[in-house]
Amino acid sequence: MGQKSAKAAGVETLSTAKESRFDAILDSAETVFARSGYEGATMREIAERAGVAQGLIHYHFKTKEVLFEAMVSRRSKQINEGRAALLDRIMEQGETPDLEPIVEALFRPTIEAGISQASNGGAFAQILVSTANSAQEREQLLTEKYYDPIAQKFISAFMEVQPGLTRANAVWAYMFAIGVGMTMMAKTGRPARLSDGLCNDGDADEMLIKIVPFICSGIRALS
Amino acid sequence: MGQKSAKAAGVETLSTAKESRFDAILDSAETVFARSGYEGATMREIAERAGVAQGLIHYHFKTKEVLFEAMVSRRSKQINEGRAALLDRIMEQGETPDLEPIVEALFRPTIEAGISQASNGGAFAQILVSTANSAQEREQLLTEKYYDPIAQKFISAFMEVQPGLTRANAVWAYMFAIGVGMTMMAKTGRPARLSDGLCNDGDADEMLIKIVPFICSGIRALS
DNA sequence: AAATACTGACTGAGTGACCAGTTAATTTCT
DNA sequence: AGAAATTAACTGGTCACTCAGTCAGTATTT
Repeated sequence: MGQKSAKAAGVETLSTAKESRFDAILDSAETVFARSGYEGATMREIAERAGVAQGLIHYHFKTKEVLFEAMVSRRSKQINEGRAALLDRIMEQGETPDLEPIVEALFRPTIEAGISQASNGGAFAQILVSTANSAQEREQLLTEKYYDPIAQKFISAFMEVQPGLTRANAVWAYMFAIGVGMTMMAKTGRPARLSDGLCNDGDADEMLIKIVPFICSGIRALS
Repeated sequence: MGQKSAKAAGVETLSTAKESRFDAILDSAETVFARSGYEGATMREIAERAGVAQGLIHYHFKTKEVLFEAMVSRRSKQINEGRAALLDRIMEQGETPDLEPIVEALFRPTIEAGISQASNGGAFAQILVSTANSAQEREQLLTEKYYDPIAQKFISAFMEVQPGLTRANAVWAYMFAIGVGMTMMAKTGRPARLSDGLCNDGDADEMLIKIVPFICSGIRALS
């Protein structure tokens, strides 16, 4: 999988660099899958939004399912490299690290992957949420393939800094942490509705300030 | 909305009572929507599983969207009546109640609505999860209509038993609690995978023992 | 010229919705 | 009470439309 030439070794690496149609399709897919879900999204709409003929998508990705996985693969690799880098830097210091920065390392790269692609309003985060919560096989296989390995790293980190935590409880802790994080990524607008505008799930930094202590305290309760 | 005759005042109120086709359609819809999502589900499959002609669904519910809402409405009313009853009983006692039973009241009726309908394996819980996390308008309107009112009750209860909790933090606490609960309802099988079978998200009681202390500790951290 | 990138018209398999007509239940009239 | 009229429940077939995927052919690059 992957593009054949990718404007090989081109001089243009600026943010203004005209991206390849290959990447334009993936960007468009991200937006459309996020808004409409896997079944609801249509190849036609993805093509239109990317400004290419529908046939080109099939030329590059063969099927809708392959396109979906390629889109997940691209962004999740970027995110999980960031998460692994942050976690490694935290864990390789001399003394036992705090829990807080570990939990923050869990979420920050996902948030930043969303806002750098400013236009699409955290589209991938929404795909992540529905993928992670799905009981369907396609989504579970993607979670297993792209997210279980990094999950194991965080679970081990939890156990390392919280010696009282059994492996089972560390796994529960990880799952609960992800569950809390979902409320930040889903962007449902519900917090604002329930609080008459006091809370805003659009501001990730505001949420992290609440989420990190909540989760860390929860994890310590399981230790 | 609602069935017209419903075997009026029939003698049979047993669990073996042959249900109406109207309810059979709603049951089938629950299963199919849970497995395939809104777009992925087809009226034909819902009809087949219910053992009725496809036209009958349109006769009773007019459109797919109306059917979906009717299905959500039926089950969510049942669940939220249970939640309100439990919460009221906790709050009307003399002294300040503990946080723990309140959090448990948040989840138990949902769990029990799932297992009583033994056959469908918590189908509605999965619909709940995807509805609550959706950024799509249809799902958000349903959440607002059927779940925001009871949410406000629990938010008030949080503030009542945790005097240090501001309204904003109580809303966050509610959102995070729901987020954690999702990991129990989604039935992804991921906990088992991540723990080599140590953890099992099929057993709701096992999960509640972990979830309740996690959430309560988290809420106290925001107080 | 050879390979790669790309187009746009096309296909067959569904899709939700619709409807004319049939059967079952309930109400009204005698 | 029993026939007639009315309404509700239900069926099977069909409609217009949309879907993912295909393909012959054209442009672009190497």
